Amino acid sequence: MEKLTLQHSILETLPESLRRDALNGLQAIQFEHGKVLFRAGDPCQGLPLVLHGSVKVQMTGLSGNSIVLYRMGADDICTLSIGCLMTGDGFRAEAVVEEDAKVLMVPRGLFDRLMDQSADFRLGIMESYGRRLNDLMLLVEEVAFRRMDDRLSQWLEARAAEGSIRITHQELAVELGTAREVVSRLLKELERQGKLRLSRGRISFVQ
Amino acid sequence: MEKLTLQHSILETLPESLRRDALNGLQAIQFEHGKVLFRAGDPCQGLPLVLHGSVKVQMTGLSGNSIVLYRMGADDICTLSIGCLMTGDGFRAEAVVEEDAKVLMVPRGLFDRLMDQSADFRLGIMESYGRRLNDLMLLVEEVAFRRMDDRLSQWLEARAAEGSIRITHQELAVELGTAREVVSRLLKELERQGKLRLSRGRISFVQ
DNA sequence: GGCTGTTCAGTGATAAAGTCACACAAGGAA
DNA sequence: TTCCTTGTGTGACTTTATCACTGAACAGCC
Repeated sequence: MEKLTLQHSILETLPESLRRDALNGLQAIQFEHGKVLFRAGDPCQGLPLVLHGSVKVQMTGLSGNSIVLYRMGADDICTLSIGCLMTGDGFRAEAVVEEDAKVLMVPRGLFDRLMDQSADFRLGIMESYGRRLNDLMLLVEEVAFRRMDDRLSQWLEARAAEGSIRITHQELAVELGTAREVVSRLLKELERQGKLRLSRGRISFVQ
Repeated sequence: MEKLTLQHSILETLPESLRRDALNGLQAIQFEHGKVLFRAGDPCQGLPLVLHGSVKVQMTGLSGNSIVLYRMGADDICTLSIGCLMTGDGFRAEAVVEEDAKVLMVPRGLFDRLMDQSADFRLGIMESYGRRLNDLMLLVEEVAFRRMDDRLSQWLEARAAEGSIRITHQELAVELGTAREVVSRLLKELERQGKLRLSRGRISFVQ
């Protein structure tokens, strides 16, 4: 709990009365790296608005394998929570903080009031939902049809600017929704091609 | 265009004034089997509410392979359209009518008015979104981790009560997001085990 | 009936990816 | 040091995907 300034774009355009409601009804919560926002099965406490940091949402299959579904960053909305909030069902996925994050929790009552009284808020929610749906459709396509070596290379290239990254093969396997051994072999092959240098818990990009 | 009775649960609880708006602003459109509601890239004309029939939504990857993302049936809402309606982006997927369908098209203006003035309508939209998101998450998990023979068997078992179904191996491959040859081989194996009888364009369940 | 073109299905060969089992290496703690 | 945990490498094998064909089933025609 701290001084509040409603630093989330979806709250910026609220009329004065709702703004006051929001200031009263909202609490900013700080989460550190590794903290779990929610797990599969948890009931939904409210709609999280991410102010900054990074949170990954992943799901674990019956087989025990996991896959990262999407990430939330600054100014993002945890769309997944809305459905759970509405139906009262538990979460199907879990959310883990990657970079220390600050989150505003919008409780059910306030959410309903905002939806009722602010067209901009509604628009923001709908847009967020639409984007999430599109992302997931693309992910289905990617998982179903794209080759693992392509997907791995693409994932790495997106981070190559950093020179080197700290990640285990197991974590990378969860990113891509595959098995650790597959990642190990593909990485080894890239190292043989001279594109990477591998060490325990770290991948370094050559050049 | 025909006599309208607003036969969709999301429209049932509208207050009288909105009800009149809906009766004026809506047109019921009949689509026959095989008709394409929208294709990838098409702009969104409005929110389709499915009154009856069945529509499948599928997407085609860069590789040219396709996969069925979900189906819409009686009393369903084409959630995917909302995002496109909001952002003005084109569709990423395509919708094909499987069983002759009747659809109400809600234009943008009326949609906004309904969202603004009916809490029940909002609730219906949010629930639909939530369900779709959950379905897609499950599909990601299924495609990423479940074995193809399991998924095929499950798909078939869900339809075994009908005795036999008309479908080509190619169509079944699109249902599961795999290649035709894979389906052919797995089906042949099931036939060898005496669980099926195969003929051109038809699968018959034994017993 | 017999031709002809099209769609559908079957299959071998090969490559990619997933699974299982295990060896070993790196690093931290006692 | 030794022990323990976590992370990585790899062989053997299965499942799935891809490529390249073959031939069967059906429809429309003469």
